[in-house]
Amino acid sequence: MNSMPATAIADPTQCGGCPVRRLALFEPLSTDQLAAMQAHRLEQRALPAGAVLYSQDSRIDETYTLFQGWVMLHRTLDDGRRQILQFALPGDFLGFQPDLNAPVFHAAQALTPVTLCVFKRESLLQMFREHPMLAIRMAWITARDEAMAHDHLTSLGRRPARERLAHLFLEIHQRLSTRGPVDERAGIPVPLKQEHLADALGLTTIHINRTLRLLRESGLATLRGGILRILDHQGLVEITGYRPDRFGTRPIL
Amino acid sequence: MNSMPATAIADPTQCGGCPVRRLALFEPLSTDQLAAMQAHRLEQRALPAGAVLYSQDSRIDETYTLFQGWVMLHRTLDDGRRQILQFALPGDFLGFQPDLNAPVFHAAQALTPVTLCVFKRESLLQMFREHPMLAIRMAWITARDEAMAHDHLTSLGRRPARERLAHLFLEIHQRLSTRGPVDERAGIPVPLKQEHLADALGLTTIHINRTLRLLRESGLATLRGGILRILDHQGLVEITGYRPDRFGTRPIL
DNA sequence: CGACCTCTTGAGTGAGCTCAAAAACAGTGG
DNA sequence: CCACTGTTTTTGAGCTCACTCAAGAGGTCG
Repeated sequence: MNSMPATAIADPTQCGGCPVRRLALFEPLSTDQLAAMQAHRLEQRALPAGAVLYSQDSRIDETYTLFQGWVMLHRTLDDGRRQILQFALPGDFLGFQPDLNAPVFHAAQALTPVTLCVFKRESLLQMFREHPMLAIRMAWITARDEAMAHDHLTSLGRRPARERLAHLFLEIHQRLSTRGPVDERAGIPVPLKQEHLADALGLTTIHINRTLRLLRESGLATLRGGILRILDHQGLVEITGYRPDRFGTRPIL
Repeated sequence: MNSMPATAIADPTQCGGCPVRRLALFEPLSTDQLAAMQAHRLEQRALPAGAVLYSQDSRIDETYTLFQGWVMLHRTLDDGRRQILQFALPGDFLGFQPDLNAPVFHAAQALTPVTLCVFKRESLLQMFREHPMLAIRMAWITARDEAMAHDHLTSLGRRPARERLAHLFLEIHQRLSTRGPVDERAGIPVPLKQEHLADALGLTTIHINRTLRLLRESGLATLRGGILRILDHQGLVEITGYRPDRFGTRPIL
């Protein structure tokens, strides 16, 4: 099943059109530079939910900018234990790693139908050479991801279940807010099963379930049917000591 | 105590001398470029053990390359819980973050006497502009750190105490090995107290102590008096599924 | 030789896990 | 519209790994 193939858009310049301008890697670029980008034949691609962008230990010669949808990065140990490293949201960059020839140590899988902008590795490197500003921006993006990983690390190492969950909810809420207003009342669409929360937070689904109920009964937040509702933002912040504006959107230079 | 001040070396070009050539940020640069670097008046600095390079929530206008010694990056929550994010070893780059104007969300503190190469922020950015290759290398370094954070994350989320400790020991062993041969027999000098291990691995000192005994009694590894001995490398690898060559030393371009 | 760390060991507790099974839900095909 | 099947959520009961509290032992340094 899911035999729907990756759809390649014929006109590559489409990719440099409206959506691109909103994306992190290109955000504050001059239109000059944007135009130059398009020379690199950015391929756009759509994948169904569940599709694997790249699998663990594989070698990849592509990197991606996520346009639409959610992707999870995860790592599986030999005996099947799984750790979700990151939920990638629109605007995030995927597949960049220190040694581009080495196998990746995690897998990337779509949680919803996704749209991606694909950069062949050679193309990416070429772009860096021609537009050093992009390399600097890449460093910035990677540093931002690292800061998020550090946050995540602190959660797993030093917070009990309730705080981990609260923290994740606030993070998701904030990340989605910076990319456009979210309707607090209607709730935030979050395509995560309890199993995903468990694998991201280092807990079991069963315990996630109980903790979810706890948050619900405390009137802090609910997650039902793929809709996250932040009921008491302040209350969640007090639990976690979360600070907004963690991951500045301003560029380095 | 520890009132010994930061010692600034008079001759800045010293910093571009012998030690620099071994460092990650500059490693495969042409001597041309190396020379250019020195124009930026790299200041070298020595600090005693326990010195704070920068503290949590402060704004920093410097970044560092670590020459000698160990540094820990850690984050402290309001109620005092602490998470060590990373142990920085010689060659590592410190203080680079997405928004260089924003406060850092972690602190950096020397675990041993250290020697650093200091880059003023302006100087670093200037270097990036003049030598885009450095920006690319910066992205590479950051991606490598992120990969290590992901490893760490997997440990905290999905491994029991014994495996976390074994994994950390293997990581330290490997990272030190790539920067020069280590004497397996004599053991590896590791300036970590049990408290550090606990804060890095999300456990208590007491439990670290018991787990350490467990590894010792299984003949896998010992840590006593600041000396780490890997007694059964293969055994540790089997526990953790650790793979060498995780963080390639090859550059991107 | 105190004073102060750091390490070690014991005893009891608890947050989160495992095992087990029911209930809700979403498709799917008749 | 309804059985039929698979997935996800929910709840219960018991267990364990890691935590807390407490105290002793071993170093180190002024």
